[in-house]
Amino acid sequence: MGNKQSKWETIYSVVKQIPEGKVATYGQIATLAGYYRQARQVGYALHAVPSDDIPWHRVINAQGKISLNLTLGGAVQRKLLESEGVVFTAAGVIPLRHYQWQPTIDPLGS
DNA sequence: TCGGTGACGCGTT
DNA sequence: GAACGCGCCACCG
Repeated sequence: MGNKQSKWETIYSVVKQIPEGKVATYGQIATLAGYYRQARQVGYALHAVPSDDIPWHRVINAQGKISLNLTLGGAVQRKLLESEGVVFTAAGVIPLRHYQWQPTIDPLGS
């Protein structure tokens, strides 16, 4: 065993931790998984998601937009997010200020 | 074995 | 605030 997929499993593990109604960026996942500056691999890993247990739709780019083309599955991703309570702006952008997942602990504990 | 491509991000201009 | 270029690594032909 010890195949290269172990690397992707780490990425999947982080994605699974994204709570419902929240989103995370590719770079954020890469950093949390210990692969800073490897956001591309995160995208590629999600492209080959082997299980439905992985909330791949909660991962978007740093611009707060869906990277996938609407003809590929971006429409599906958007629908999944909307069903979780995520609201898109008129420009089709998700306000990360409000919906980005913050694994770090609240400094104010509010 | 080598080169090009890709669900991206960040710094600089 | 937007656009351009470079970096980083795995997969395909």
